[in-house]
Amino acid sequence: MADRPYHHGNLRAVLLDEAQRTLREQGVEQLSLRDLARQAGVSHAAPRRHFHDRQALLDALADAGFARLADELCAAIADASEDYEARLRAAATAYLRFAIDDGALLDLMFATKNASGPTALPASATRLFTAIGDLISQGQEVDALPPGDPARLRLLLVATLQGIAALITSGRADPGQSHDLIADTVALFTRDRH
Amino acid sequence: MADRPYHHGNLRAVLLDEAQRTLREQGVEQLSLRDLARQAGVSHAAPRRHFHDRQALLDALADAGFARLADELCAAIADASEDYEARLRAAATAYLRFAIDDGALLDLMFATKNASGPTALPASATRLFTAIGDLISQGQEVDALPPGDPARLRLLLVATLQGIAALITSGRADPGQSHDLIADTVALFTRDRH
DNA sequence: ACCTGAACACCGTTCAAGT
DNA sequence: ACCTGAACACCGTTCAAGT
Repeated sequence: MADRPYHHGNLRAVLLDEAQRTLREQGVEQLSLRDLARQAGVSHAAPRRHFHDRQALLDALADAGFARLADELCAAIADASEDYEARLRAAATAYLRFAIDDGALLDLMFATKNASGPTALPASATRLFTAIGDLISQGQEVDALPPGDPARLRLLLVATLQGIAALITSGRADPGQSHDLIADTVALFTRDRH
Repeated sequence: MADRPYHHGNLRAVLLDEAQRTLREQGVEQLSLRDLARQAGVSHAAPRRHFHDRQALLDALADAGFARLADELCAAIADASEDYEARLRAAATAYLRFAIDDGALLDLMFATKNASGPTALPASATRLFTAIGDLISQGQEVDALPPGDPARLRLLLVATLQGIAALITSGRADPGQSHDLIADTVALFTRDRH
């Protein structure tokens, strides 16, 4: 209800929202701080208070992306039946839906890190990895997955999901193939078990 | 031996070479047509004869990348022993070495396609996919891989390799873990066989 | 056929100054 | 604490003109 004559009061959130929309509709290349400022009706230097530079904006987008993906994955698993294969399939489906809907964002989340030292992963990325790790451990407990170091199996599952996503977002595979790819992935990880 | 006073004669190749080096050492963001022209000692508008725009340069880089990756993969497979698991391991190792050495290039090769219509894949990408498809078919013939549509299994293997590569280039996994990841991948695809 | 030079519109980034 | 306005150095892209 503010007229925001000078202080916007909400600028950071507005910029992030606009950025997510532009990212989805136009891709990373088209994402410009000046353009975002323009859309928010604010001077071109204003965003600097909230994002030190363009990379900081991209980092914030990636962070929010990890948080949302973790949420959607957990929700999908929670909604699935007790059957382990169904839970695994639900998780994979949620991951790939995210990839199809927000491919540019997912690319950003797994983009080459700038060589600015051994920066720790964002907490939201850890949440995603933890959720998938829990799913792996659960599968091993019910003997639906092969035994062995759960961290290694988790990494392999994340890699497989991310790889399928990369094939789809890059146009090397059609979104229509994702159903088959999910089925094959579940079969590969749970083969000869139950 | 030319003094190249006006016509460079070799500009396209020089630009591509410089671009590959910059890509490896500085990343895509730092890749600029003007800078490349400067390094080649040529006017900033000269590259336009050879690359219509920046995207055309990136496409050419990706194309050359696919060709080189296909070569390295074929060479690694040819050098491996007759044992099928060894061949699969050799292929995966070559793929991940490429990812570790030229992560930015691999990112480029699997970057989101610009929405400029249903462009056909470059022939070099097809060569890579064909090489991996042959490896899959061979594995099914000797019963080292599960039966089923070889195209689907091929897509899944490419996805797994590309996913591991993405985890490594993004810093989500350490290059030191690639050996374990390769072993786990081979075990997953060949489990309970021979 | 290939390259130059000037020009245009757009960036990211910085910094004094305003409220 | 947050935002403005001018300034700087850099892009990609275009196009007439040169060789």
